[in-house]
Amino acid sequence: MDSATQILDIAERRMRQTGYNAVSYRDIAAEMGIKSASLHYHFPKKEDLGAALTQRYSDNFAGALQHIASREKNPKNRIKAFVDIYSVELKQRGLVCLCAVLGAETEGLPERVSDEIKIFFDKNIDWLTQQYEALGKDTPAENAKTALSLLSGAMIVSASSDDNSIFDAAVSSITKALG
Amino acid sequence: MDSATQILDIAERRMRQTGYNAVSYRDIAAEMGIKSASLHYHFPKKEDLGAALTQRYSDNFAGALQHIASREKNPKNRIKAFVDIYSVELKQRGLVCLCAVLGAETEGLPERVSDEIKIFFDKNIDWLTQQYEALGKDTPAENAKTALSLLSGAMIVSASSDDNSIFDAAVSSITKALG
DNA sequence: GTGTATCTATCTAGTGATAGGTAGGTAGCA
DNA sequence: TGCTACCTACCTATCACTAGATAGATACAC
Repeated sequence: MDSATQILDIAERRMRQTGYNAVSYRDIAAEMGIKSASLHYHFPKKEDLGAALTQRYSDNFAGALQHIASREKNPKNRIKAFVDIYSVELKQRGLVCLCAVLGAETEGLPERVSDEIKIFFDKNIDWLTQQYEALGKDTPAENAKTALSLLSGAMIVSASSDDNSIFDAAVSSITKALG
Repeated sequence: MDSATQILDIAERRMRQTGYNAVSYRDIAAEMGIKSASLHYHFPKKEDLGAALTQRYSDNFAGALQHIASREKNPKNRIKAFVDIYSVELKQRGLVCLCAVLGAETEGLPERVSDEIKIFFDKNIDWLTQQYEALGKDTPAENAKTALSLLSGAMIVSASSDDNSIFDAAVSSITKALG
């Protein structure tokens, strides 16, 4: 596999577990079996790595949303598919959303990274708002903001409590509200 | 003011903005106008500071919940008062819940700290469950888990997006669901 | 009261470990 | 030949943390 991709993969997994500052070039390099200096060839500064990481994450997510929209025309099912993304990440991979984790430490991050996080949240809210609008809800933007906040928070509380029933409750709440 | 208290206050504010690892003894000491070595007199290891911090936060919160319960008998108003705590913290102090922030980086924290966070979430869910039960909801525990997740997530998304309308949507959602 | 011992909270000065980051070299490949 | 992707070797800054000294307050014995 491409080294840059491998670096991003390892960094992503680690940051989603421990946050931005707890992840070091040395740790990533050790896991790859190369020297930490070599990482700087691919990502000169940690800020570059952070920005590339959040950008890739955000792009992948946007792609997934586009894919859902083209595959599924029913807004209810679209929202369910949205929720499913989060479910699979948490339950099968044990990982919290990257932007939810980094969002918690926003004020300590390089601006390029925190800017990407903002954009991620914004894109998700926009997409969800469209679905709730198509569903005929009278406050689609509020529904969208609530759903995104709920999923983000539920991942964090659920993961840190090591109790999936918390995340399940959140999913069930969103699903029920769809009618 | 007592030095230990002052240290905890500064550490709390900073950790709620940037997370555990981004806060250093040097930063705290500099803000106090003393040397970082002096902090170790009060909290020998950073882990001790983290544990004392989360414990104090959790105790204060438990006290506030007890106060609400003794002052207000209506479960609907109790839940509203619960939500108000979070509102005031975010809107007037610009701060996210300490345990929500630290919960995001749980796997990178000393065990004593992550254990305290678990307990915090657990206590809050218990308290909320009692209120939803008194309200006659048929899934009080799920309601409680959802409300806590939603508030935690909304604080993070709202703060990192610098957009209070996200938190407002969450509050409105909880309030509406009370009937 | 005075002298003495103890306690508190800080200091200076330093430790070893680790952080991100750099310079310059090199093996292999197009 | 030049580019890619790594290396060795190093730098400086910062990290948490420690040892030992000290000034000032407090408590107690005489």
